[in-house]
Amino acid sequence: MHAPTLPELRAGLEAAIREAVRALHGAALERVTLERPPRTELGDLASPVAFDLAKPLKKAPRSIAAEIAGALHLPPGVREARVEGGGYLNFRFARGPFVAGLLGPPATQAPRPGKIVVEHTNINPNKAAHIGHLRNAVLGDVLVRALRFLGHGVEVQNYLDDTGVQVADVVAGLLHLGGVTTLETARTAIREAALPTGASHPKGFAYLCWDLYAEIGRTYASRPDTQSWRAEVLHAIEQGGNETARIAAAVSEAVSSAHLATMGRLGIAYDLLPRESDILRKRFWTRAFDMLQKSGAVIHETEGKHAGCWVLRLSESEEFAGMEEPDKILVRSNGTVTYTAKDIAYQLWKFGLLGIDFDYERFEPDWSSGAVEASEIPAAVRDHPIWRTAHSRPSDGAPSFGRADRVYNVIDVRQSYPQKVVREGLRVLGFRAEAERSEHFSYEIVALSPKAARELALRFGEEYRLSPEDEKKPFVEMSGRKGLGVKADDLVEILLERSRQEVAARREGETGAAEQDARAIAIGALRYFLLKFGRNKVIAFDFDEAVNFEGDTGPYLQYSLVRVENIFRKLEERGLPTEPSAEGLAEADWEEDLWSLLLDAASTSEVTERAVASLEPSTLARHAFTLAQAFNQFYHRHPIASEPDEQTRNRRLAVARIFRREMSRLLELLGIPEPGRM
RNA sequence: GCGCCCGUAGCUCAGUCCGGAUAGAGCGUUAGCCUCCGGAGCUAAAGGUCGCGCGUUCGAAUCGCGCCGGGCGCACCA
Repeated sequence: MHAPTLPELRAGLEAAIREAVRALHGAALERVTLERPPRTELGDLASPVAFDLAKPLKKAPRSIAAEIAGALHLPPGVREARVEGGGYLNFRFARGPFVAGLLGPPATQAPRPGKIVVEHTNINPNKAAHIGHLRNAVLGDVLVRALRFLGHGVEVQNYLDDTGVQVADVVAGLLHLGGVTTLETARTAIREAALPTGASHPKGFAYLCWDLYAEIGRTYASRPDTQSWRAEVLHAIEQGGNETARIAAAVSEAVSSAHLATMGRLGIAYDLLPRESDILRKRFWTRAFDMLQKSGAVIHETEGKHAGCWVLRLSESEEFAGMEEPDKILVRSNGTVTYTAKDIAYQLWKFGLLGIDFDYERFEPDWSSGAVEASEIPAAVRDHPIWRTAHSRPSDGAPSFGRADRVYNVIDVRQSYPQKVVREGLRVLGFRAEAERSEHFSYEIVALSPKAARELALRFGEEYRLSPEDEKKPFVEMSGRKGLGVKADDLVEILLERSRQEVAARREGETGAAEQDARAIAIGALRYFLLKFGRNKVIAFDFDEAVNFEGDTGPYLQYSLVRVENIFRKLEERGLPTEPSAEGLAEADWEEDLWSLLLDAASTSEVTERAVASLEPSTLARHAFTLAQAFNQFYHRHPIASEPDEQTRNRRLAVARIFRREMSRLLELLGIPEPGRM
């Protein structure tokens, strides 16, 4: 007999309650709430439905609940319905069959139709990544993992703005401040992470660019005449076919390669790197512009402050109502195209609505960036093929990219307005369904706590000291332009040092496995730290908090899994069974705490579903923590290997087995690696 | 000015979508627990006008309105 899963039990109860209410009162319920009661003694699922009916029926909730309970046909797997409290309907499951179901193979998620594109990371390829970029990438990565878990086909895109102002500024810095003159000297600078003028950085070229970017910013500020450098470089990049453009291409390739290594060490992989330069080359905007002009939504202003510009009319749209200046300029009066305009073209392409496509080529990043060793990249990432849009000579065998049915753009909350404009761009073209399925996955920024900012000043010197106004703020925004921020690989390094110490303190002699485990712990701590906060919460970054390995942290989750493995090892050593026997389990009398743990363990797919629906990966992180907590309590209260009673041991063994599988799946969803030992 | 987000224990946060049983966790503090599957753990204590007010409701941290405090957005920047 098929043992019902938690979602099936839920659905069965909902239907049964509806049916009972219809039979009794002829009323159709709008919705049936089913929730976990505050204590397991009260039951496994509860419904306050009688409270909703009290008013229209003019009866006491308790008597309504009693009537419903009497009329209910309990679905398979539910043992009893009881009225408790002021009128709750509390349901208890048949525990034996439920556990038997959990011990069987996990319910596989049927593949779901349609293709989902998730765009995340999108770091300007002009300097090392900071912890704000990490939040983006980790949130996006967990969304991808969750979608795949639920059976969706997902394509991960990481957009590279390789022709923008930020790259231009670093190139200007290389040329005017760094002594770089030719592509050859630029290549040397990239390889050696050292400039002809002498500046160098032990952690590689991206780090060197971080400093150079801050320096060019200071130069622009102190000598305004130098600002022409930027325009010159931008112009040269746009023209193409010159040394400056080739240097810019080499810079963005080297830096984005470093970013891939940084994300790679966190277990984050990408399918496609679309490049801005190819959007220009392929004239995506010209095509989109055509479509927009024909639709009549984009018009040429001949007077007013926008005279000479092409603007997207938003004044009629509800979403933009009340804005002083609701129209969005897409083409400037000098004929250049805004970023948002290009983004509309790109979004159209993602849905396969543009009618033209990129060319593609394989890209092999250099996994050792100076801050990252190639050996740190997990095999799953290193073996994952990366494609990028090609300038020329496309490779064979490229898969079909784009043509999505749904698109998630992972980008911070400050981009809400331009993201709305992009969506509106699709809508005015008549692509209403696609506009609906263009989702902005927004999240709050990572800022620095005043304390963290002070620590940075201590480490990197006076130029990082906060201004008096900033000192008064609750947190300070990171600024690439000012060079103020915690670099991603620096934080990983700090975490690694800490986890190596902890690992070393717990074992002697070993080297290889210990380093592997230390890495797993550092990455687990980092990913969990970035995931545990709700996405609308500003993370005011604090070093002590991020480096903590105790309590509500990644290592706590990892430790619970290592512990359960230890149990199985110990059982094997003692020649005891490591598989629970089905015999006796069905009739077993399950202690409340064991049972409660099993209910938690059974809810992985429900929680994942909710995390995706609400775009809130923190619910997954929290659920994993709750489960680990329940297990750690179980571990202390209910020893297995030393338990003499066979039935009791068997019952606990079943719990351990189920926990191991579900926790392992949760860590996979969160991208948190499993250490061998801790 | 308009719009969005945040305000819950000393600190950092869950819980708010969809009102429901005694508002939870981690850190920190205090007091305990290793002849036991390794203590990155467990047990317990102390700690709360859920920013404020009004309203809706049998019932409000949760919904509505109005305030207060903080952050962000509203470019011919990206």
